[in-house]
Amino acid sequence: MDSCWNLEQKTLISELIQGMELAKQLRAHLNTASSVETRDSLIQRILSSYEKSLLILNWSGSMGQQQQQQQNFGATVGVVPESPISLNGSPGSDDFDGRHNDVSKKRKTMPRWTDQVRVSSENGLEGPHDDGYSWRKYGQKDILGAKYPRSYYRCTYRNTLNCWATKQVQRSDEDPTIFDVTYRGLHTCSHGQKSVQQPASPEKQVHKQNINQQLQSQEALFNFQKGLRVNTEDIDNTEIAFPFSFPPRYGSMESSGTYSPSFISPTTPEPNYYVSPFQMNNFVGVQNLQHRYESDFTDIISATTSAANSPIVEPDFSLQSLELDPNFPFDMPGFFS
DNA sequence: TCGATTTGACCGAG
DNA sequence: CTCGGTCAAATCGA
Repeated sequence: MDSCWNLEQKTLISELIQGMELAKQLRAHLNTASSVETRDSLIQRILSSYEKSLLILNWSGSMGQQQQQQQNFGATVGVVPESPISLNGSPGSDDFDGRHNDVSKKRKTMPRWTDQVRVSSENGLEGPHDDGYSWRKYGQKDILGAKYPRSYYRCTYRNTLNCWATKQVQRSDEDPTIFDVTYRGLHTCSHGQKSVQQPASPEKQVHKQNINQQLQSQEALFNFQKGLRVNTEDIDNTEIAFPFSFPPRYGSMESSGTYSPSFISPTTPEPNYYVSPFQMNNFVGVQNLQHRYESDFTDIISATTSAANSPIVEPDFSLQSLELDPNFPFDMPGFFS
């Protein structure tokens, strides 16, 4: 568990550091004649960094507090105080019979956020990009009052790796080129995502998409412009008590193969292009219009934190360069304990 | 043949 | 009861 927590911690720290670096860049830009868009882009990236950090914290907090058994384990695993999370997990080990009750509970505590993605043919959508994860469609529903049906996807590795991430895709009524993608849960599978701090298991994970993502990341940064807006709203409940951690990676990607550019199809209008908040470093060529986290940030924020506890935070880290959310208190007790 | 999608049935929450 | 979300058998397709 330690290792897991450390990984999570690293991710967290990595995000925070990145935010700091971006803030520095922004500061530098303020002294030059850089374009507004450049600055805006920096701001957005800074925000996303912190959003990610908060989401990670929030989620792990909620896990540790109430439903720790679910995450990583799929289900009915007793509440072991600091149960080690078999990250890569011995698939098959924790079995789940509790799919009735646990699932719904689990869902409630899962972090949830929404992206709005616009798809346009010019957007360089040659192929079916995806958000880096491998999804499997498991349902489609007509939603009351909505013109288009909503599609439901779950991680392909739900069964094998106990990854409970899901997402819903719904085409916007007003603008059919926009898709709302709601993610639920973080990926605990180790597929596909190349992670900065993770040694990356040599298995079957890095696929073409990863490569594509990498290639596109820089370019995508340019695309990642004004379209993206981050705003946080409600989040689930939670106190900060996360003695616990979820597996280090929020996913990875692997070709799901089956996704085809058939988003033109009336029945399966969803494109496969989204930007997961946890992959914002690896943008794909899609306009991400909006991020909406829904997980209890309020509680997180009401807690106190002390980022200064982080051994890794550079000494010259200064909040003043951020002015992003003056209301955010960095003083959660036991933040990194 | 096997994995993904489709789609109606089923279930729980409100 | 209604509705959103999920299951799972049938179907598709590589």
